[in-house]
Amino acid sequence: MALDRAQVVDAAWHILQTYGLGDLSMRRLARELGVQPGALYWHVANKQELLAVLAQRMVGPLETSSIRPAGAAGDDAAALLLVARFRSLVLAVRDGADVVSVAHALDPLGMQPVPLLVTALTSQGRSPENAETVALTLTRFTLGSVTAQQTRESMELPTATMEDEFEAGVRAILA
Amino acid sequence: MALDRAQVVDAAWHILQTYGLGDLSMRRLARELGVQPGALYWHVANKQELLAVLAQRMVGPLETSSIRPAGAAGDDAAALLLVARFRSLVLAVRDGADVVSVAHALDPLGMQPVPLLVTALTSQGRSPENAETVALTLTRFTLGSVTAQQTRESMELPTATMEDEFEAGVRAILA
DNA sequence: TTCAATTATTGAACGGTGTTCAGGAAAGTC
DNA sequence: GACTTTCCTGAACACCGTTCAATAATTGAA
Repeated sequence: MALDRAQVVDAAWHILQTYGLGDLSMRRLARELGVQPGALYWHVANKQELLAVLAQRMVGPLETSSIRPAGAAGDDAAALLLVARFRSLVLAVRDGADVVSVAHALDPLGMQPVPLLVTALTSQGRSPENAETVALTLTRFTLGSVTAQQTRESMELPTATMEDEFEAGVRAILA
Repeated sequence: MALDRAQVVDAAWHILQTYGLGDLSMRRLARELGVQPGALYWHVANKQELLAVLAQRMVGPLETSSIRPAGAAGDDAAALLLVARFRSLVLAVRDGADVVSVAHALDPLGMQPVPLLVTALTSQGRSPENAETVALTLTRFTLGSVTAQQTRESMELPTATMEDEFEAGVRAILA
């Protein structure tokens, strides 16, 4: 039964989730799949492409979000919720921020959560330009913040206060 | 003439600055110094320590900054200036954001520009807690933003609009 | 059912990586 | 001159991403 691109991605996902980016090597991945390393390159162009796919999988659940239709103009509840969910998705995967950062840099306006944020913010009365700026600011702040937290986690340092710092930061940006 | 810790750091700095983090390997560094790789470990515990030292060198110039004493309370000119200088220092070194992020995660409140920002913000009438929050938010946003830009640069993608996006983000956070 | 074409994998190699460590120089001290 | 501390070599260990000829497995057509 031939190997499959989906299986490769699934196995990579599992390693990333369980052991982190440092353990996600093409060789380790091949071993996990009972195959020689070279075989992976039939299904995937290179490691970077693989990471991009993983990033998309991480933030994918955002799109099936039940975006509560409205609220008063100027009410940023939808944006707050989106950012919070984005953060928790990225935070839930080891080294998630490192992986997503690459994908975000590759396509800043196309990669989630940016388009969803732009929609939410414009529908609250912001201009398209302002919505875009704020969406990018929120996304990059979140990635910077999660990077800091996950780096600390990987060093087994405490991360207790970071949740509050994060929320305060988001509110400051939206204000 | 025996090798010296300072020489090791200087050579590492030069490689980082000129060729980027990807080219900064212990072996390459040793070659540059005309020495065997193992010799480096007499002067430096490991690569991570070396990177932390480089991060400090990157943001060091901030401290010798002429911090303009005041301005009206609520005038964030000093903070704006600090963040802009921080960004440009990090941006000026290849993969600077990657390097500084590690150091920031290790010691968020101790690493520049955070302490300087806190000083600037409290002296403008903000509470210590608010100053700390805003300082961390600004720093992490900046690192996230520079990471995105430098990742794009390393892929030879355009980064034209990022400067404006950055300034708008900073103003939003300070508002 | 056989044969050709396509798809998928192996095995081996290329040129790297961080780090450790026994042993041997060199330099400094008494 | 002997002894100690400082510094470095040489070699090894266990990995890494990627390429590519050769080969195996599978599929579709005759």
